[in-house]
Amino acid sequence: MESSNDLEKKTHESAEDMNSEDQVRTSSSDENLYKNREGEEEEEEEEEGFMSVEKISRLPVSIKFNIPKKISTRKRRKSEEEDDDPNGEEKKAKLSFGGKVLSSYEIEILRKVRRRKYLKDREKKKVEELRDDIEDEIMLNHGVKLTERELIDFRFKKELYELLKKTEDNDDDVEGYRIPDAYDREGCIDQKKRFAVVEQRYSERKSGRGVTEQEAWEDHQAQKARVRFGAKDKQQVVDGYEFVFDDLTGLVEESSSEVETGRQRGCNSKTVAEKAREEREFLPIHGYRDELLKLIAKNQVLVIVGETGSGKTTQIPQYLQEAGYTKRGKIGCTQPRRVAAMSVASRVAQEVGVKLGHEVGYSIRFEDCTSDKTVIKYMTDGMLLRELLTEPKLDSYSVIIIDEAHERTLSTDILFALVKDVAKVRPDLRLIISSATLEAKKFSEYFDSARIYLIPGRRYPVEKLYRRWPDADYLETVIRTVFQIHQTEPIGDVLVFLTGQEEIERAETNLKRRMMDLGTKNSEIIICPIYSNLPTELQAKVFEPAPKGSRKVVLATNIAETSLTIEGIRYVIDPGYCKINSYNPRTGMESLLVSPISKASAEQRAGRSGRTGPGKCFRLYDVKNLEPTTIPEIQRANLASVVLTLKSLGIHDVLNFDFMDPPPETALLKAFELLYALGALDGKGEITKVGERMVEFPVDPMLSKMIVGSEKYKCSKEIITIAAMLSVGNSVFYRPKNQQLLADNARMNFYVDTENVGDHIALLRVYNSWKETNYSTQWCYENFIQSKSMKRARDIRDQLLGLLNKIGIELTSNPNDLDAIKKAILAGFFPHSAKLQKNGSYRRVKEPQTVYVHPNSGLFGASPSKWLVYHELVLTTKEYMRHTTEMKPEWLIEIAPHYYKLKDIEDSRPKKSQRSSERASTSKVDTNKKTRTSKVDTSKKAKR
DNA sequence: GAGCACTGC
Repeated sequence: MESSNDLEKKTHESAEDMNSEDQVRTSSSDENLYKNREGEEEEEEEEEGFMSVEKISRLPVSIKFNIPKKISTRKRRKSEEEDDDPNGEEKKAKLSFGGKVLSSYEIEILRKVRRRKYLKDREKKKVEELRDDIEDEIMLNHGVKLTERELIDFRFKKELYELLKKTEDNDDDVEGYRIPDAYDREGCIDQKKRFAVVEQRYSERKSGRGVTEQEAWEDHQAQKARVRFGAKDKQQVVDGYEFVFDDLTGLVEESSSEVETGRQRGCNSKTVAEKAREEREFLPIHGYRDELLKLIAKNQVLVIVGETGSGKTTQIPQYLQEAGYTKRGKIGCTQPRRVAAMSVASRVAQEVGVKLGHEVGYSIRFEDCTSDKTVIKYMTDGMLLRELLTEPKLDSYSVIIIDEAHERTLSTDILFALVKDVAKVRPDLRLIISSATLEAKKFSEYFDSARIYLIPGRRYPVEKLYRRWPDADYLETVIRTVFQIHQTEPIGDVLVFLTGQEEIERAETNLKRRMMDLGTKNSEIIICPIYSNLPTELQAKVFEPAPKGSRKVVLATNIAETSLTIEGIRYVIDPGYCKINSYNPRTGMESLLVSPISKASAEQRAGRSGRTGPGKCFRLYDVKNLEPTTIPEIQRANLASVVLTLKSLGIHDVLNFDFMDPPPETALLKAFELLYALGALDGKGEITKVGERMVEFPVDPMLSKMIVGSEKYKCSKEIITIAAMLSVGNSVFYRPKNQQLLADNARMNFYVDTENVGDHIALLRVYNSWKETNYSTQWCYENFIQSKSMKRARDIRDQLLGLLNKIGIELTSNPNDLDAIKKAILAGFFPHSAKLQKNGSYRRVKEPQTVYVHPNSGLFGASPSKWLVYHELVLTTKEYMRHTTEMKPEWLIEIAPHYYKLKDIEDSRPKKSQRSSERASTSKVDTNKKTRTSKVDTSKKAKR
């Protein structure tokens, strides 16, 4: 704590600061400041009145944010000038109305009126959207037999629409909407007013009723029921149709034009299509078209460095199509993310002027939107990899474009080597690798010195400021920086990169507390957290533009780095960390570690501020200390499924496979060992019949072995459900902070009735109960289950079901024989066995390693079972087994006699005679070696 | 008594 003396001194200093503007400005001699790389721009920075974080942090809170008085008034004026209100109407309204200058109270009223209008309009839009959806479905599903579920969905939509239509006449009720009393009363406006906007969006909706958590939940679930297209949170009026794109969509770097991607809606989109076609000519890539085509004709492999906003992803396939490449075969373009594949395809379909799924289509898991006519096909990289399994030479393609190659996903890395190989046997095939600047040279070298071609992008300059020394508590620095930006920088939203949910929540509380402390002297800050596990309806808030006069502060995980784009960001605060998952092949354990980001990531994050105008990036680190690129996934992943895939493609020498960055040998060997143990590979390392069946399932090899193994135990129906549930990970149970006890009770309900229900069986029960309620979201809500995850599990299960059929495994059900189900689980997971030790911890049977039951498991704290099978190991604060089920040791011998020998399990129930002989023999052995091994040895002797 | 970033088939 600071002494009052110190405080006084600092206050004094700060008073001086206030008087001398030079002091307030950035002082270039202070080395703890954010620094600008380019010295000359520091001048400009001073103009902006940028003040050092240090300086602000030294000041007592009450004064801290009052200091830049001159600046703040100047800034405020400046920011008003910069308001992007085209007609200046808002400004006029703020200052005068009918010649009368408005008070802040009157402005507040005006704001409310506008809000009402907005809500009313929004409802109208949503209803129209629903109508469009129904029309689309009628058109798309014409003559198609719908499944029962689809039919129910469709009827629900139709009913909803008719209901809404009916009430539309009485819509004037909207006028009855009111702001919660607490915020409306005079006298307490000051404090409340600041949160009014925030509260409104949280708690009110069209009808003016408060939205209960339940309603929000249901709304969220209903939203998820349909896929929507579009790139950004923008809307557009076309022929009386209003399209609202507010889904959580992926970034379409290339759609830098004003027209946003949209689903084609019959003939009404003609103008959109025409406009879209015109826009093409304004993209930076347009001028390079002919040169690019010439190069592609001449070079089989081309590395393209297309900067953000160049238009490469949407344009190159069209150029190729125009040049006649599609006569020989399709043009395939891979994307690392589903939404990207979908939205780019939709955009291109619009530009070409065809219906999505006809000449232009996309293919992603669970959704194939292509037809025989499709010549331009966007897809996820994993999808192309799957296609390679059935079409090893990619005969139906004339060009393959691997987009965003620098992201180095597991699939792209494998694709590199495979397409490189295919290109050798197919001279007519063209390969285009699109990458970021940093890795272009590496790609070129890998593809035998392929030509590199640069297409400039279109984006705004980003000013990068940095701190020379990292902070011990960067969260505190982040918060100070947020307020510093808020105080001294012109209008524009702030994006903060944090590592995870917990950190985001902490930052949110701290920011709010600090805001309270500061009182009303600043305009409002709206805090929007975003991370992938956040329910969708809460995620949507991030895309709503901040009301005039306020500033949005987005607290995001890495999700905002590539997966989604938020409009209006002008400032990025980047502490320089993220969580990276790594797999230790030696222990078979996964761990999520907070690590420094790479230079490439740092650039990507900084670029997030320069999408709609010049931006600023505040780095809490020095970029020169970073590694150039992130370690590619292939070097830190469990490779079992990679090896199996390669083997099934007929690649014998996986160890010397032409990886761009070879994975560690131990990881490959571990994968081999496992696959051999599972029976997927034989002694020579060749793929077996079992392996061939396993590779059909798009799941981890242990899971696919479990499925294949279920045939024997007549419980394939139960097993695919368990496999699907395990595949969605640990996001099935939902545990809100304020209802943890209730949530835990709800979860434990799935463990009762029978003894020793493990986590696997519990997951099965969850799914079946959900199914019994006809996939009710209400039921999910009541039982603290995430319906998002359940729907995903249903999709995966449906897919597995289809594959079961394909490889000829009969669908059999054996719901009451838990032993059979457990045995089937063991058929895939027998290497994951653990035995209870005296101190309550567990020990892996085949590896000398102590592990624990995960606290989220239903077995945690229960009377311990002697033998467990677990799904995976994670290293957090301890070595935990996640998803565990009790089993019998003799099953290990029964199911995997090649893997377990009697001695592995024998000391499970030491008999009297054994114990005595043990004692006898151990006494003979060196006393230092009184280990388990000696025990095991002796017990074996005893058996003999 | 923990705590999961983000993708993908």
